[in-house]
Amino acid sequence: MPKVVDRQNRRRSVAEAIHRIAARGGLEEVSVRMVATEAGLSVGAVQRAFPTKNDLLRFALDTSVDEVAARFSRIRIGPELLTFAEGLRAVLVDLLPTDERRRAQIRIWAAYYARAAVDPEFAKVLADLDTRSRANLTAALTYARDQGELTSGQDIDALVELLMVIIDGLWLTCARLPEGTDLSGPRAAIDAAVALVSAR
Amino acid sequence: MPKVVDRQNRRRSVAEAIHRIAARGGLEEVSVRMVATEAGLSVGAVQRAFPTKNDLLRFALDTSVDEVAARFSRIRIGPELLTFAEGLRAVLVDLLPTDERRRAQIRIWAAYYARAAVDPEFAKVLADLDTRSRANLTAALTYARDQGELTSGQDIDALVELLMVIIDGLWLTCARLPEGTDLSGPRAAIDAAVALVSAR
DNA sequence: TTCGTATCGATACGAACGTATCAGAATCCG
DNA sequence: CGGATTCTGATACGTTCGTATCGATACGAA
Repeated sequence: MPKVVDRQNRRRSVAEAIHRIAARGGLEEVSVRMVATEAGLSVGAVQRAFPTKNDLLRFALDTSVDEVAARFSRIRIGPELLTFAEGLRAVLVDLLPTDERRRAQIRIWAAYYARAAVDPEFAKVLADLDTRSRANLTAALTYARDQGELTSGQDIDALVELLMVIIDGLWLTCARLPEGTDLSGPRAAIDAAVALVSAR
Repeated sequence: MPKVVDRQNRRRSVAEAIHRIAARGGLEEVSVRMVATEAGLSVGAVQRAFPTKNDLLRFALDTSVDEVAARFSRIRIGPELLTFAEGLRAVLVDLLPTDERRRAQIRIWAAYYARAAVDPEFAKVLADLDTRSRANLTAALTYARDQGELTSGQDIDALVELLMVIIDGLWLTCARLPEGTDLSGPRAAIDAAVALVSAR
């Protein structure tokens, strides 16, 4: 009977507006009014899509997590696919702010992590992503060990933890690089990490 | 002639108040009023110590950077001191949130990094710290190589970059651990990092 | 077409923010 | 001890925030 809007699309476009704002000035600059303007909507329209601001941020976080998870899962190692070393390098290189979208995402993630440090609800979302990442890394490392691609004498679980640390550290290190800085530093770190973990 | 207060002490105690607040609820919860209440001062007193809020946050950041730099510089490797492996482990273990002060500091740093991602002024402070850290790590790694303590065939500059990444990654990984989580994961990561970098 | 209802945009509201102001209290020097 | 001056704390101001409200609008079913 009544007018009906595509709620899902509405929410998606609002989430993108949030990310554009957050990429410019951090999560602190994200206000309902700003989001509405950025998305070309009225405040009321945004309010109907997301009753509270917390819903707004939660959805934006979920969206971002999904995007990163999807990017990761596209990189597959295995027979006739990538070797472990190639896959690890691909995952790490994919984190680098090589384009504007990635640069924006890194800024946003820095904000999310800061919030997760004091907001259990946000922490839980990231913890879930961690669980998935850990599982993926464990599988990859097990495969690598079976293929003899791994530096011997290392505990796989410990290596997984180290790789988690390196992944987080890599994008965080990039987060505070001034725009336009060349990425040779982070690239060297990736080289060193791959070299140390892979069999010589 | 006039009344005089110990400005330096005043500023220091205000900075500590900021850190207590930020440790609880992030940098977003730091307002001039809150800081005044937390420090047991009036708004006016805080305003005299720090004309604007930006001055407030800048000072708190500088204070925190100094504290971390001081902690680092207390760990010294060399003859009759620590071996490289011991020193590296000590530096990394020192980052873990093993007490309330460190836990608070990690939360605050997450907030600072998020801000640095969108605020060049903050980014510069952290970049300066990076420069110092890189120099220290380069010296340590050079010493380690000369002592034969280093995994051979690795470029020192690349290893420095990797260690920078690991350092950032380590505390960031800890930042989103729920309070009370045991630190066996991060500790395993430290073990793996030390084992991989040090000579076998 | 028309009626019911979901959507809309504008506006209102109270709270909190950073900052400015200013009369009085507190302090040190001559 | 008195007066010059800095410090103090309360209060005010103008914004901006998240959220609530509400008539107008637009659309699908009858």
